[in-house]
Amino acid sequence: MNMTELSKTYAPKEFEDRIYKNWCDKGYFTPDPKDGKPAFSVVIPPPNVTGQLHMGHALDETLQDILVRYKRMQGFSTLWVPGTDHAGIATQIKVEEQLRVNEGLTRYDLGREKFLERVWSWKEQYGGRIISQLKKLGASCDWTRERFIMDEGCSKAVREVFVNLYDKGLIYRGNRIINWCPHCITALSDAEVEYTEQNGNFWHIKYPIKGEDGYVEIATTRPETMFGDTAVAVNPEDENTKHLIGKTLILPIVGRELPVIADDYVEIGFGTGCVKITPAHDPNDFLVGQRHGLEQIRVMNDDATMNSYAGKYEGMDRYECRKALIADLEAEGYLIKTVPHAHNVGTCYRCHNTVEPLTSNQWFVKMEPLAKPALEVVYDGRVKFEPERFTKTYTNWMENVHDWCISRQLWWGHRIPAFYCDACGEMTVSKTDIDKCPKCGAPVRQENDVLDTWFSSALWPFSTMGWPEKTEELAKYYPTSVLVTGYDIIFFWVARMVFSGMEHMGKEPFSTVFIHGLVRDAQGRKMSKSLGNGIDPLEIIDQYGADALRFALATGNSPGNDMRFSDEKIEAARNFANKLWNASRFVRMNLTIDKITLPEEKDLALEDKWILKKLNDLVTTATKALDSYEVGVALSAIYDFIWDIFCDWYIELCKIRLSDKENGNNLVAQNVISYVLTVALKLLHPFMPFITEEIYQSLPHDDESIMISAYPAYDAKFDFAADAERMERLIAAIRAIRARRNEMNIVPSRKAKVYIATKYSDSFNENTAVFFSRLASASEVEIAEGFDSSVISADDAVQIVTDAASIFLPLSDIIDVEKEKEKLAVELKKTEGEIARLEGKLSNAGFVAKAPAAVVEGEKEKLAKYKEKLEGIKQAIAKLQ
RNA sequence: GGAGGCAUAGCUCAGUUGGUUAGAGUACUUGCUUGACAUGCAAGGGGUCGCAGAUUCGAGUUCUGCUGUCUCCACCA
Repeated sequence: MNMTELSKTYAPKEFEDRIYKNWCDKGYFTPDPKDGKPAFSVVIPPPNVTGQLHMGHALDETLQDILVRYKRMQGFSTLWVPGTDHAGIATQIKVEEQLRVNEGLTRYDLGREKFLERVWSWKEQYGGRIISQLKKLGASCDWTRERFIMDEGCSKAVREVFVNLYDKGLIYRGNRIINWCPHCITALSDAEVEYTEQNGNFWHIKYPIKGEDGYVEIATTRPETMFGDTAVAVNPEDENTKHLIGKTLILPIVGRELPVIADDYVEIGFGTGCVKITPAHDPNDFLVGQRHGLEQIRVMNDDATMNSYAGKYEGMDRYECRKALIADLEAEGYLIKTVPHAHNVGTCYRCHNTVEPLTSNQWFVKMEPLAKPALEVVYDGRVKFEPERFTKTYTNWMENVHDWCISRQLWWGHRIPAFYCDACGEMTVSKTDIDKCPKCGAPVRQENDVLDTWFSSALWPFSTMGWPEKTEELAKYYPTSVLVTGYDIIFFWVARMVFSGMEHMGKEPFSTVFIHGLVRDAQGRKMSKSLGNGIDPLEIIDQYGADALRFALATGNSPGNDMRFSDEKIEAARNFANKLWNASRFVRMNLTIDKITLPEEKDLALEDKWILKKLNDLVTTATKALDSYEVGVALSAIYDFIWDIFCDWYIELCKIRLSDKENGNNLVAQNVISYVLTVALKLLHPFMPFITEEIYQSLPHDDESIMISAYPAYDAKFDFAADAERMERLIAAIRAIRARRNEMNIVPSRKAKVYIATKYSDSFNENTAVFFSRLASASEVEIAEGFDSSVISADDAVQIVTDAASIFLPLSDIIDVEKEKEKLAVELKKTEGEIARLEGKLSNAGFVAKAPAAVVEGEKEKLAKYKEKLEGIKQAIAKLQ
């Protein structure tokens, strides 16, 4: 294998695109369903085809790519299906907006067909944008299987599902109360309505009683709906209003007669006890109306202007009408009072205009039979949520789900495959287009409405794999392994995929739902267009590189929780990449080998065994964390290893052998350091694919690419526990010396002689003196057997006592004996404190009896160490007398 | 009204089944142009783990209550 050079500075722009292109060219992202390997599959939550990559996508794709790359390296047949969604309302609005701005036209000016042509050409022009942005991130999607939700295959699946559900009686058409967005001019599902608190009023209005002088007081927040009142209801148990039942009221202004009906929907004691019933404009009133056979009078047009039922207010906007009506009611003495009242108002999740509940002829999916298996599959754990708490979010919703309004009065989307015959009135639902009525042969016209965008998204896990055809993709990769998405679309999408998968495939669409939170700005605010606080991931990539972005998103991100994105975070990520780059460059420039062969155990130095043990532990930690979706935990363990263990210690320890090519151990060091670096790179690869590949290519390597190399596995032969422990002691001693020197402001250039008394003198091999001279600025090192300071002859020395060694630095010219005494006295006190604490613990009968033996043993060892240290300190103090 | 999250160093956050002297990044202080890296190295200060109880030999971690904060669902006109 060729070993490339590494450029002097870390410049991700120079290699990220090149590497990505190479991966694509080599076909690494495309699995073979016939490869005989176990499957791991993921479908991307399809971004809006006309959208732009934002931080939410970046997080979602990063997490998926981490899992996908990890599993691929572990030898799974790994498929990540990419694609885009048509996003009905959002896209249509965008194109309409463009049409309005550029040509001053509405979609009606163009007509359905011409308008759809425009949307398609917009899709052709901008649809690739989001895809190329995903590629910038490094997403290892199988682009040969890229899908668009309105392509032929997905559309076929949509029709198949629609007809199947219709034939089973699970899709029906009916005049029901739905949520209507007067701005988007379409029906919405319950899930598409967002409630926001708004300041409004309760208007108390007199409804005169027919044939009597009195009146009934009615309070309403939406007076303009009174034109649609068809009754007033009271609770039959309410003593205060019982007498009204059966009487007739006169609707103010309009003069129409309203019966007073009894219905226990009215809550006793709330408000006036009398409720106006407007079946065509309120979901509860709709139900009351059904129970009592009341007429539905719809008083608004599709754009929320008043219709002829509003009499002289006809043509006014709903709010204009409200204002005028209140003024008139007041003028005519019907208005009793106006009470300010904050209440929740439904708004459209796309345009945020107030939604109007009204009756309309729409298509619905009957949910109860579908919800049942979708609940069971979660109850019994076939579908698991990660983190677990989102299970409840899901089941609560599914247990209380209402029928799903799936028709939208839009043009952009999957047109409902229902055909009406005006001649005989027959309606035909068909998988293929028909032009003649199967009953009478007359021409038919297709339903104008299209399907809710989530209707087709719900089929994504199998429609993208070719269903309803029996494809080898479906056989191999369905159900998918994990779905990665934000908690904000559990209802919209996750829930609907589950019942769709159960209904049409007979199997859950995925076994795990891995939920992440939102990416917020540095102040913790939601990123939004209106606030203008969005951070563009592409700018971040441009400035810092995709790896840094991925690192910043993956680190410190715990499942299901929101996270903040800040300059600090991305800089820290870039610094880490830079650190790794430079460390690798150091390794690279010290290499003369062109193949890595791990030396035999007998040839390994103490520090080699130490790092191999640490690396082995890291493999275990990272694997365990990734298997339980603890992406952030895995990454921080890798980060700590690379920066603190590998760079700060191992590289420093290796410099001795590496800098001296004549040293017999030079090759051992070369092999171990490049081996350790390679394994670390592999562990890091799922998180930072580009930099790890670039470095991998510069080192001796067996695989063509790091991304198809095998993920490291725990190996018992690297459990050099005893040696690692000894090395740990050595490091502790060096650290202690550095700390003392630092404290005394002794610059590194001022070398000092080091005497060490230790009972672990066997830990100090031939390299030890060099370690100390390099890392502890020692001029000369003398090691004595034992922990007894009396074996050291040095006077006027700084004395450092660790739990493994007594160390002396003779620096007679700068030593202040009194200060040294104080210093030792503090140490003495601290150590005595620890001993007291441990002795207390160990003399506690309960602890000794009930704690696990290993814990008790550990505490005993600790106590012994502290006691030894205490002796050392006492001797040191004595020496200063 | 119902459900859930969060509360740990100045700031942003980790802390996996209860078990060393509670960690990281960043900020701060001090010293270092040590031949990979100043996007760096070394050292230091800084925490009664929101409050009150309970369980336990042992609680940041489990349970109960409370406070603050955020979110979701439902919605009474």
